[in-house]
Amino acid sequence: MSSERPYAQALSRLRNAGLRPTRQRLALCKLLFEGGDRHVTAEALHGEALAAEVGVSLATIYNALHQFTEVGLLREVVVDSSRTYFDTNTADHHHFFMEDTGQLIDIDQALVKITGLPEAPSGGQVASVDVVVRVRPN
Amino acid sequence: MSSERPYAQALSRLRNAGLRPTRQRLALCKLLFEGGDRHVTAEALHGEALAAEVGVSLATIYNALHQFTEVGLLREVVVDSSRTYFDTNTADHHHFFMEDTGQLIDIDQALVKITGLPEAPSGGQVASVDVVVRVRPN
DNA sequence: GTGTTTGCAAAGTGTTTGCAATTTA
DNA sequence: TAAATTGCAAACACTTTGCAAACAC
Repeated sequence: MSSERPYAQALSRLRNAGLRPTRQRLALCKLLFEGGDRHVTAEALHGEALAAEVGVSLATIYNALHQFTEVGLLREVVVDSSRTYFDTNTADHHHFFMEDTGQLIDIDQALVKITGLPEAPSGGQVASVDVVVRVRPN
Repeated sequence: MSSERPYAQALSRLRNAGLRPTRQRLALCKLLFEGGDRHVTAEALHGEALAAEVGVSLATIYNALHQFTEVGLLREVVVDSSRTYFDTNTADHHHFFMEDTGQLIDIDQALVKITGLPEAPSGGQVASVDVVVRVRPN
């Protein structure tokens, strides 16, 4: 089972992506991709790395998150104008956004049907259709 | 017709909202609500105000945009993690977001049908369902 | 007059960058 | 050893805040 070999898994994930498997990137890969889908901010991942006794600077976290996004290991989610979220689920899908906690929850895109969207303005093509359901406590 | 009396219109808009009609707020109201729906950033509105020879500080622009939002004259739109957009169309609707120019275009919500969304997680209620169609040039 | 609003300048937040030291291949 | 990567500290862009002066009622 893939979840039993986190190191080898992280290594090949990086190799396949064409990124050098440095100590920092390997550690971040393990944190990000062990165990199901995750939504992280740079600060949160930095905190986890420190807690896991992995020396990584915040600058490197930002570098890694962006590189991972470029090579398709992560996906950026825009839900809050003050922080950037990165999602380990790169498949097409939507989100619940908990306004009180800042937590994100995936919504399987296959469940949702959207009809009636106008065509993209001429000269442009649709890059993505993002649905964010904002939820507040009641 | 309402568009012929910008000053009186701005005045009553502020009065109805319970905001004191100061010189700055009146001027911003006129800029924002004269002529159809608009999407502005704080910086952009500041630029317009200066161009219109209206002395307004950026701090006041931010104050006003937030106050207008609180009283329901504006609506915040989250599409870009680096800037905050405010929309003069407070009705329920969606957006095209032009990734190259940062421009927003309204999509009438009545045209669009979304089905299959799961219920809000228990303990929460749906505050809004926001659809952003990201468009890039081709 | 009295409470509200403004505007400056300073502080804050999340993020990016330049560059020397370190690490990978 | 050559090229890529890291990490610090400084720089950044956008936004917020404290507080005295100006303003609305």
